[in-house]
Amino acid sequence: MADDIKAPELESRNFIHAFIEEDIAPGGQYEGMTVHTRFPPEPNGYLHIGHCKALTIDFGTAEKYGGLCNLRMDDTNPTKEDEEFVEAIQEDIHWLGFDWGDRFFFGSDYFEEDYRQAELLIQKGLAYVCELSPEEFKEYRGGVGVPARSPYRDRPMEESLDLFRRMRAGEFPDGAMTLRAKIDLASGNFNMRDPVLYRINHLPHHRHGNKWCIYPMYDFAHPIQDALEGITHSLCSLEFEAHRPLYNWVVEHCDLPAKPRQIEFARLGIDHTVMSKRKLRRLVEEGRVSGWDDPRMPTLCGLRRRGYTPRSIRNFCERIGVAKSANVVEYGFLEHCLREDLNATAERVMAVLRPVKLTITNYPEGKTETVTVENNPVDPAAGTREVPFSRTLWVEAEDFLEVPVPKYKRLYPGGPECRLKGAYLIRCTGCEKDAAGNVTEILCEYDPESRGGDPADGRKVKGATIHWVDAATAVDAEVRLYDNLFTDPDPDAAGKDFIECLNPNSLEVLTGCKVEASLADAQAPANFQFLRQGYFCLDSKDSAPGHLVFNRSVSLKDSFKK
RNA sequence: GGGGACGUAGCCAAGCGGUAAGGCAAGGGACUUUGACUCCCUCAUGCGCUGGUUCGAGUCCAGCCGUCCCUGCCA
Repeated sequence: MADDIKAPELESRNFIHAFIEEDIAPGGQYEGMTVHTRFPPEPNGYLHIGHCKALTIDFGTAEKYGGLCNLRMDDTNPTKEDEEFVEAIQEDIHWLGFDWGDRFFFGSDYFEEDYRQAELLIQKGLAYVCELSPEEFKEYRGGVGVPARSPYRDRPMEESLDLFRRMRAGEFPDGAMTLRAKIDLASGNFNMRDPVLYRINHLPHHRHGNKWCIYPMYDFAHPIQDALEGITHSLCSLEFEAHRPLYNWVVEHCDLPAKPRQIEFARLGIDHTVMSKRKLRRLVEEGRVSGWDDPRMPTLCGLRRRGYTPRSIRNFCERIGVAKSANVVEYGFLEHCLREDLNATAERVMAVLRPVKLTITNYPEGKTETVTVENNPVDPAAGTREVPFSRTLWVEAEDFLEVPVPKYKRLYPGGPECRLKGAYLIRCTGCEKDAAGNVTEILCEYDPESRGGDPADGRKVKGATIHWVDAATAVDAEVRLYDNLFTDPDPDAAGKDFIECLNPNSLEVLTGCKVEASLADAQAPANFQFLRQGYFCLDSKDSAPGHLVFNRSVSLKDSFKK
C-alpha cells in the first residue's frame, strides 16, 4: 500500500474473516492453502465509491491472509463493454493505492476454456441446447409454485453437442437457441430452473473481435474463471446470494483445478446518492454532467476532482464495516473522513471567497512587508510561507457585521480586538457604505507592537483570528465549491426521473475544496451548478492547484444560528 | 401463497449464554494564531414483536411482524 496513515481505531475483523479462518484451519476446506481473491469489474462504466468497498474487501482480505488479489475484467457480454473503461478502471484502482502486480486478466481470455467446459457438460448429460425463443422462454419459465418447462430438455446428448458446435460456428441468428444447464425446472430458486449457460450474440467483442458469436453467461463463466485463477474466496455482493447454488453447481460439475467458495456481503449505499451505474451512465450520456469525472459524480474520478484523497476514501471503506445487513451510510461520514485526512495533510492557504476591502487606517501608505504563516498548524514539518501584507486587504464579508449578533467575536465597530492571522492585532473603527447601504470598506486600526499576531504586553485577544489576503498581491483563482454528489431527494424514488427533482440548494458546502485552475484557464462547463462560483483571492501564487480547507460551514447563517 | 437473506441508538457496527465495544451525527464544557483541529463529558434498563428454555437470553427454541434480493438469452 502506497501510504498508510489510517484512522487509529481501525480494527479489521468481520464475518468473512471468520469463514476464511475456518476454511484454512486444520480440517478446513482450504487447510494449508493461500487465500486468493479477485476484483472483477465489468468494463462498462467507471468505478464509483461503491466499488471501493469491494476493492477494499477483496484486496484487504487477500493481504490480511498473506495472499494475492487478481484484477479481472469481467467482459463476457460484448453489448456494453468498452476498452475506454478498461484503462480508466486500472487507473482508478492504482490511484486508490491498490496493486494487482502482474495478475491482470480478462474473463474473455477464458472463452476457449469456457467452451470446453460447456461441451463436457453436454457430454455428461448436464446441459442441452434449448430452442425456445426469448418470448417463449419467458412464457415457459413458470412462476411461484409453477415449474418451468422446456420441450428440448430431453434432447439426445449428441444432438445438443452438434447444435452447440453449430451455434459456435455462427449458423444461427441471435436468440435462436441457448445452451442450458439441466438442473431443476421446479426449483424455488429461479436461478436453478435450467439456467442459460450460453447465448448467441453476433456482436464483436472489444478484445476478440469477431472470433466468437456465442458468449457465456456470468453464472457459468465466473466460477470457471475463479477456479482457473486459483481463487479460494470469491467475494461479491449480496444480490448474488441466490446464485451461489448455481456457482457451486458449476464448480462441482465442471472439470476444474480448484473449488473456490463464494461469500457475499452487503453493497455500499450512501444516503440520497445516486449509485446505480445505469443512472450514472445516463447522466453522462444526456450531458447532465461534464463527464464521468464531473465532481458531483460519486465515481472515483469525480471524487478525485472534487478533492477527495485516496486515503480518505480507503479509510471510509474500512470504517463502514462489512456485514450482510443493508449498508446505507450517511454522506456526512464520507465527508468526515476527507476532513480528517485533509486536516492532517493539506497545506493551508488563506483564501477569501466573498471579498470585502479592509483598510488599516494607521498603517503607512505605500508600506509593504511579509509575514510568516505556517503551512499546516497540525504538522510543523510542513513548514511556513511568506505572505505579503500591506494597508489594504481583502477579508471575508462575513467576518464583519455592522450590528453584531449575539456571541459574534469578529469585526464590528467598537468590537473586540481581533487577530489578522500571522500579522497584527486590529480593532474595527467603522465602515464605508455605498448608496444602497452595502458595506464597501471596513476600517480598522492596528497595533504596530503586535507583529506576528501576539501582543507585546501579553494581553488576551478576545476576538477571533481573521483570514486575509493582501489586495495588491493576492492571486485570483477559481475556487469551485461543489454542490453535493448527485442526489436523489426521495430515497424511494426508484424508477422516477430523479434528474428532474434534483435540489441543488439543499446541501452543505464541502469542507475540503480543490483549487482547480487559475484565472487564466478557468472555464466552467455550462451545465455546472456551483453553490458558489466566482473568482477568489488566494494568498500566494504557489497555492494553486491544491486543497483549501475551510471551516465546516462558510455560511454566516449556519455558523451563528443557535 | 416459492426460494434466499436481513432486522442492536438518527447512521454504520461489535457482540457467538454471564449482565449492551467503537466510529459518525447530536448536546455540554475546556483549549486554540482557522468559531477548524485537539481534549473531556453526555447520549440503548435496551437489542423488530410475542411466548418458551435457563439461575441467567441480543445471543438458544417456537410463532409472528417488517425490509431487501431472485421470476434477463445483464453482471
